[in-house]
Amino acid sequence: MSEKIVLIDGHSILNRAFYGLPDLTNSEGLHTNAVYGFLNIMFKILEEEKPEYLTVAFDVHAPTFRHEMYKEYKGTRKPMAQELREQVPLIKEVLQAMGIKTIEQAGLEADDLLGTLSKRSEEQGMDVCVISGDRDLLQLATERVKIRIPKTKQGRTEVEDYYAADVKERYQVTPREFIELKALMGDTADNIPGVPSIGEKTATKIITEYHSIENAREHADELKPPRAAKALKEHWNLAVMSKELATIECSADFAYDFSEAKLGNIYTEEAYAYFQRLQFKNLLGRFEVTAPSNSVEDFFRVITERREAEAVFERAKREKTAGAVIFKDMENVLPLFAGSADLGGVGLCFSERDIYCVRCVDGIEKDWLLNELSAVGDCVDRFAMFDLKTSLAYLKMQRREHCFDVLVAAYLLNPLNSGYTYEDVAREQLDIVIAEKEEQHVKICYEAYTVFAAADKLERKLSKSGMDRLFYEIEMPLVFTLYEMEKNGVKAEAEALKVYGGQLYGRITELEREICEDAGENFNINSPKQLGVILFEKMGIKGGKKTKTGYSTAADVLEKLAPDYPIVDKILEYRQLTKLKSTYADGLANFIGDDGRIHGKFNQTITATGRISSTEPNLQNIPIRMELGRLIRKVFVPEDGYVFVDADYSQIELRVLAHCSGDEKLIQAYKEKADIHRITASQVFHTPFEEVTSLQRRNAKAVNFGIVYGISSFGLSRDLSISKKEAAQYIEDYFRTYPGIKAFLDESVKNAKDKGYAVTMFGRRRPVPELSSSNFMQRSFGERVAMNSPIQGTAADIMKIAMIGVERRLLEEGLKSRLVLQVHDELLVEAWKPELDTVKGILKEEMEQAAKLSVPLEIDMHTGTNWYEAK
DNA sequence: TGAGTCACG
DNA sequence: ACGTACGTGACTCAG
Repeated sequence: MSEKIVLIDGHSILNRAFYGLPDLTNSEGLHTNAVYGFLNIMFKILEEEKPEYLTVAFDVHAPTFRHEMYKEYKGTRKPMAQELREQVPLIKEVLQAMGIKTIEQAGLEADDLLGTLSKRSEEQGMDVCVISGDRDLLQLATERVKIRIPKTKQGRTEVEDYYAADVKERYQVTPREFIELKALMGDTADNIPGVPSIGEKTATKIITEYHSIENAREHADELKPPRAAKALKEHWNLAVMSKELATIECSADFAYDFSEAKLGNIYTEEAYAYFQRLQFKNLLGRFEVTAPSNSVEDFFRVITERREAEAVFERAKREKTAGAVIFKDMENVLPLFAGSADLGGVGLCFSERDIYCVRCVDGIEKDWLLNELSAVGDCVDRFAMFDLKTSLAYLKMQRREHCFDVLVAAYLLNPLNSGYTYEDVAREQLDIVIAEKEEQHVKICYEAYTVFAAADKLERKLSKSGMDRLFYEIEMPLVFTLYEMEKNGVKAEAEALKVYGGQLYGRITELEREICEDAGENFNINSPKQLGVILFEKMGIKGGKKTKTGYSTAADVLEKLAPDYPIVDKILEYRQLTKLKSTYADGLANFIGDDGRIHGKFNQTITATGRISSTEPNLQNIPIRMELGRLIRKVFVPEDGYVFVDADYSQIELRVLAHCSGDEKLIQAYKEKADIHRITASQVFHTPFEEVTSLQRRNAKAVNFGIVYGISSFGLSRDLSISKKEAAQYIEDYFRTYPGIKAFLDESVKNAKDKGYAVTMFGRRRPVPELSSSNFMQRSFGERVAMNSPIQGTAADIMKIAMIGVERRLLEEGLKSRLVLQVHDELLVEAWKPELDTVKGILKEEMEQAAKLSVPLEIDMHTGTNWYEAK
């Protein structure tokens, strides 16, 4: 077997990666997507080829000879995007850290380096593999030189391989002739002009017949079409220049030592440090990680004896801080709220040298273990856990205020992260990597240590970023409130849900039959692809809007396009009904527990803005806008002896905006306690309050919404079905009426640009890396986010304060009434009938007094025997 | 697994 | 010229 060398076209692959991947940034704000994509492609190739040698070639930044030539021809190249430019030195550093040979040479393009190296390697008797995104390189292919062109298709990288024979098959010309082809047809991507009016087809025809442009010129008179002959003669100089541009130099003169390109271990410590800094989490797994420098593992202990366990807990109770982990028995899956069943044991850490995994075994009973852990929790000054809300089901602590949830802290510091694990926190805060394959007790000890040690670091970072009060006074208390809410759950009537589902089913089958009848064939209406074909091809509906995969069949599109097709109405009704059945009727039924209640999850560490999210099931998107869907709410009922009280904030986001902007007119409008959209319409359109038309009010309302979302004339025009120009006029009028709002929104964007993040009234941060993008669309998105986040986020903060207050009052006043749902600006309480008036008072006070704003916070409140009635 | 669609604030 | 309103989650299809 001969040796093999892989040669990579550095800029080309970096470029491919950059445009093929969404924008990624690390916590320093450094753009990393191109480097990430590059490495992924490189690893894939290395795994497949297993070469002995590797070299990455780059262009030198200074313009090279060929660029100069081109400049004369047609001005300068488009400048490289800033986000990509900053990644060029980065990839070089990373490659160097991995001990990978890189090469660049003034006066030579990467192509020439690759061509020359490819030839030299082949002469050395090696197999060669050239990696580039650029088809120009195909001219280098031989029987031993393989050109590999990676393509990112829907997130996956596929590679096209070309030996000489493959080039011939694909382009009908040899690799050498490929240059001739380029000389005629040109290549816009590579700035090769080619001969005008000769495209791929003509060029291929000419070259397959005459093999070179020179020969073609000699036989110019025989060329067909005659147009091509004429062009070739007239633009001969262009053809020659193009050929020169397209030709890769294979005998360039530069020093290169193969021994430097020999591949060693690329997973070096230095590279590891880079990967860590760039936050390439799933690449870190490639490194063989040994224990951290000052090995904490030396202090890991497994405890299976009762007396040892007692000693550990006694000592822990005298400590200031502790970190704990509750782990399940690996054999069993633990049901939610199943108490201590199937407990595997606990991890406990209360100093750098005291890290224990206490197993649940004979003599160390579950209940005892959890009691002891709870006691530790009550004794220490700071009790740290990861995802405390989930652990609370096992704990019986009396005190709350000293608890520290590492997950929540990590989330506050980076709310864009898509979900944290112990491993993430250990890596980010402590530079420790917990290997997947570790034995369970080692893993548990690592987790306990992580929780213990990361709490310190996170605490400092929270203070430093001004989020300590947000953390201690809002987020941590909220952990308990959300836990209570999940534990309470909400009662749902399975039988009624079944009946409702049955009714839907009848109508659905009817519609299904009619739709297929109208279409003239049976097809899957749920498949947007099949539906698109039926509507836009078979039935010939005009103006189909395209998506990536086909026609858009979204409701708003269909409504606009085909208002008078009966099949469209039926499809929309079908969609509505199947949605109601699958997601709500059937979906919710699956979540009703043995206690007749749905215990959904309320997630505190998901959203970018600080809102709560709801899953399994999502109880924050139960239908209400359409009557048929709204009926679902009748199955949500209080227990016997209870009633529902539903309280929702009245336009909390607009009130927050009024307060934060300090706009006199808007504040005044809210103080008048009248219909805000009507007031807005009256002021913006200079119409007396009583004479505001319903259209004017509707428009004003849309503008108010738009403002909160980070207004754009396009968005508003689409929402109101008016022209962009009209929408822009509305916005202008609005800002003239409320100049304070305009100033506030501008300031929000400026502030976010300066700092890199948007901030709420309570100091919550949301990073907005898009603001520094050179891409117009991304940057505009960043601007809207910068306007919206402080508003949405502050509203979320206020609601959290209210929830904590309500739950605290219910607890302190010893009431049986309980909080069951939160829907962003709405709370649902299941009130014990005798306590009804008290509960209403609590809701009103706690919600309206949650924050002191320059406008009143108002709520609407209703009671009912089900959620439908109470709303 | 991602895209499309649609439910909510 | 670019091409979108902000924030979520569940279900379905198709590769």
